[in-house]
Amino acid sequence: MPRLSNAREQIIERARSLLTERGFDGFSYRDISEHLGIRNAAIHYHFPSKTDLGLALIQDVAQEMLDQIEEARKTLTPAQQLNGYFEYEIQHCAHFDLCPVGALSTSWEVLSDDMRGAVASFWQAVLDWLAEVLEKGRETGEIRFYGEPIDKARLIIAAVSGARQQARIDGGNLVAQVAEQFRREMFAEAEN
Amino acid sequence: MPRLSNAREQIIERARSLLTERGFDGFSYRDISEHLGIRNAAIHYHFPSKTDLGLALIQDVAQEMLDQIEEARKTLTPAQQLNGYFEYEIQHCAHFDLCPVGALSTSWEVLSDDMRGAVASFWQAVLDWLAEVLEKGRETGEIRFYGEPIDKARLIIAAVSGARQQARIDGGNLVAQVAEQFRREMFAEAEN
DNA sequence: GGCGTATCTTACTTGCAGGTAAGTTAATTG
DNA sequence: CAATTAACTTACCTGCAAGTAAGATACGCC
Repeated sequence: MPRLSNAREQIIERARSLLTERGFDGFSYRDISEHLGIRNAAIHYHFPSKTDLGLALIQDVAQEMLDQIEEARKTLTPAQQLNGYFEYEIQHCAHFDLCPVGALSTSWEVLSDDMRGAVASFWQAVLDWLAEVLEKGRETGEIRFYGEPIDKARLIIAAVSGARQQARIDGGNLVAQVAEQFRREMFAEAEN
Repeated sequence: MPRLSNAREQIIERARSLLTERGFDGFSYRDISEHLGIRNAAIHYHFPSKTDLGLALIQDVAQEMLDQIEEARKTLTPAQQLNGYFEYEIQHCAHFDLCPVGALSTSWEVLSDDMRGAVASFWQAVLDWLAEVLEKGRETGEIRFYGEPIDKARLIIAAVSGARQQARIDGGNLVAQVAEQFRREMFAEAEN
C-alpha cells in the first residue's frame, strides 16, 4: 500500500475545494477520505477535530492571499492591483465557487474563537490593502471615487463577494459584470 | 394538551429565523420542534421533507418582499424606494442575520430543483424591480449613476447582501456603511 | 351521537456525522 | 539491528439527522 506522499497538503487542498463548493458544514471527513483513498481516522490524525482542519484551511487561504497582496504591492500600480483583484475573483467566480470567508460566515455561530479570529483578521487585512490601493490610486489620478478609501473598499469587497455568492443563482459570471461596472465608474470619464 | 392554533405558520416563522441565523443546513427539525414545544413528527406532518419546508420558506420570504415592492412602487418616488430598500436591509443587518437568498446559495448544490427555481425567480424579481427604480430615478434626476440600470442594480444587490454576510465577521452594521457610500455616490454632488 | 378527517404523538428505522482507542506498518536513528 | 516515532488502519462509540408507521385525540358535520 503506497501511502500518500504529502497527506496533510492533499487533505487541505481537497477540503478547500469542498469548502468553496459546499460551505464548512457541507462536507464531511468522509468526502475527503474517499476522494484521497484513505481512512477517516487518517484525517483525524492530522487534524484531530474539524475545527483544527478549519483553522488550517483559513490560514492556508489567508497565507496565499497575503503573499499575492505582498507581491502585488511591490510590483504593480494601484490601478493594476485593483484590476488584478477583479481578475482573480472573476476566475474563481467562473467555477461558481464561494468566497472562503463568505462560506465560513454562514456557519459563523458555530465556529471556534480561533477560527473566527483567523477569518476576521484575514478579512481585515484584505480590506486594509484595498483601502490603501484606492488611496494611492486617487493620489496618482488612476482611480476615481467618492468618499473615504476605507468606505469604498468595504463596498467593493462586499459587492465582489456578494456577486460570487449570487453567481450560483444567476448562473452567469456576476463578478465579471460587477467588476465591469466598477471599471466604468472608477476608471472611465463620467457618462452621466 | 393545548395544540398550537396555527402550527404551520409558527413552524415557518421559526424556520425563517433559523435559516437567516445558521443557513439551511444549519438547523434541524429538532430546533424547531423544541422551540414550539411539539414533536418532530408534527413538523413532518406539515412538511413531509425538509425540501418542502425550504420551498414554503422561500415562498414566504418572496411573497413578503414582493408585496412590499408592489406597495412601494405605487406610493414612493424612485429615490424613496431605493432608500427604503437600504433601510430594510440595514434593519436586518442590525440583527446579524443572513440574507435568505445568500443563506440558501451556500447550500445551492444540494437544493432541489423546486427550491432553486423559487430562489432564482425571487432574486430576479428583486433585481428587475431595482433596475426599474434606478431607470426611473435617472429620468427624474433623483438618482445618478454610470452605465445601464440593470448593471448598477446587480452591483447594489451584490454589495448589500455581501455586506450582510460580512457584518457577522466585522461585528458592525456594514450595510449601513455601504448604503451611506451609495448615497454619497448616487444622491450627492461629486466631491472628487 | 357516531363518523370522518385534520392534527398531532409515540415509537421506531436508517444513515452518517465527528470522534476515539488500540493495533499495524514503515521509515529513522542511535 | 533494535528501538522509537510518524503515519496510518481497523473497529468501534455516541449522537443526531431526516424520515416513517401506527396509534391517539379532537373537531366539525350529518
